[in-house]
Amino acid sequence: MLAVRIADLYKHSETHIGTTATVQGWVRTRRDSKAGISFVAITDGSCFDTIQAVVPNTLDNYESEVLKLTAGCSVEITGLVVASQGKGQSVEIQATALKVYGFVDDPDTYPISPKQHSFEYLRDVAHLRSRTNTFGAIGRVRHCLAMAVHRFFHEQGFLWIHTPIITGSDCEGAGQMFRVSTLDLANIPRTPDGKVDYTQDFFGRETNLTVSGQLNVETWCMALSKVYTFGPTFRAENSNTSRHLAEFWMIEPEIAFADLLADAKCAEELLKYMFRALLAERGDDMKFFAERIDKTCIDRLEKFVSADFAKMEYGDAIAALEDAVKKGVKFDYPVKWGIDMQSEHERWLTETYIGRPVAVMNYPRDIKAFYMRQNDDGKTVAAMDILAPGIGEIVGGSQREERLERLDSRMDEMGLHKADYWWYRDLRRYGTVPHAGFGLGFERAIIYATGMANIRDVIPFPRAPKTAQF
RNA sequence: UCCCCUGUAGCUCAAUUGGUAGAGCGGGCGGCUGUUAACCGCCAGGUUACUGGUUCAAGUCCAGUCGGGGGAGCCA
Repeated sequence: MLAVRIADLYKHSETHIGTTATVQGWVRTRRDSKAGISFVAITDGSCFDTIQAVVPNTLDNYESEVLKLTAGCSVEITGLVVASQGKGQSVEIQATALKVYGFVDDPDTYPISPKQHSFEYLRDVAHLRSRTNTFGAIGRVRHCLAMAVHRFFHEQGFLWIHTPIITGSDCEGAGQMFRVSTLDLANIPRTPDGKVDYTQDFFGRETNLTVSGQLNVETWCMALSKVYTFGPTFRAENSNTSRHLAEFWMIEPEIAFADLLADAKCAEELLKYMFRALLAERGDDMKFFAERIDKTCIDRLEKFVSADFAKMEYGDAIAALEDAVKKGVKFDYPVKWGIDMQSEHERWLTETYIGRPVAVMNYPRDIKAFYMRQNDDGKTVAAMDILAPGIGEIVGGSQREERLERLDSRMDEMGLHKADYWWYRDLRRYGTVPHAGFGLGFERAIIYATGMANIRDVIPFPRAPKTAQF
């Protein structure tokens, strides 16, 4: 008999009640009743809830196997689906057969007990933490949000471009990169002047893991108009915080013929689309997050999807901060036009001053990347950051500099070698158009949506400094 | 990388001014029960991260090492 997913059993319970069904999964709890039955709750990950099987002691393997079930055992249960006689669940299965696929070796030391574990501890047993309520929910939420991202862009006419993970350009400039090499570390080939001879390396040149798909995806934007990347991204920064990973997933749309406002609008619509999908499709998991992780998370998302985005000019943001200082708010770092805002400033803006996510636009050119479009005021570039309470920067984007002379002059000012960017510059030589894009950190969106405190707990296997087990 | 905090049973945590290690959960056995964070009784389980020091005495104080967490920087 084909097994039914527990989610389907609950979703279509009225059609299943009165029929015989088979479910397959892992035991969460077993409770015995001397009325001659045991209650076995099992989960298959298809939804938050477990299904309760009522197992009678008349089964052949009741003494030999059922009474030995502990958390984590894998089973297949067949029986009649009925409306539950007890409280706590709508339907249950009156088991007529229970097959054990695998017992838990030494239940005393099985790392996942039904009680509460700390997230720090669960990171040490990451191969098993997927069996907990929280990480099961995280897995379903990740999937829901990822599918929503693709649906949103597809419906808007964007094409998903698979930009490379290994990059040969040493000019991405968004942070420290991981080197990709097959050279023998114990015997590195050298050039006559003592440098590493990368011509002998696998690619015949120095290569790294990508820190952003942006430069590559811009080339496809200049042909397919509306494109995006969604894939893993790598930063070799020695960042040890609850908001940084060495390997994370990033969503980077690039829109031809778009300006900064259209860019911000796209980011707003994307985030709203994602969170609407989450509220609609994962009510069970969000209810759990609201009960156990962050009471305000559902309320926060509902407000987010129904309210217009707050927007403010960088200059106005600085003015608001300066005004706050005059009124007695204390910051560790001074505020004045031209600074790259510190975390404390961003947090105050989004958490205290605005009280929800805010898009800050048109930053001073001197603190932003070379490819951002220079504004007419000669002081700012068309950059925008979206700041969210509890996270800080969740989106960073800009309108790109499409004028070759302006791009070149900026690169000269910043001491960049134009030859290294030859193909990027070619885009400005051959049919250039205004365009804009942004980067959305997938895990940061999940943190915001669920209220989870640490980014290492919203990705299956976190990669961070000194952390690459599993 | 810097600053602060922290490391005790399989897990979550106690242990007063330094006085010789305890509870809940989980596990085993038994009792009770259409149970559901079940409940009740009994049992097992510890080189208090590691190394050294101070002291009559160290889980507790000091130094170092390693691990973890929070904050900062970098950013998504």
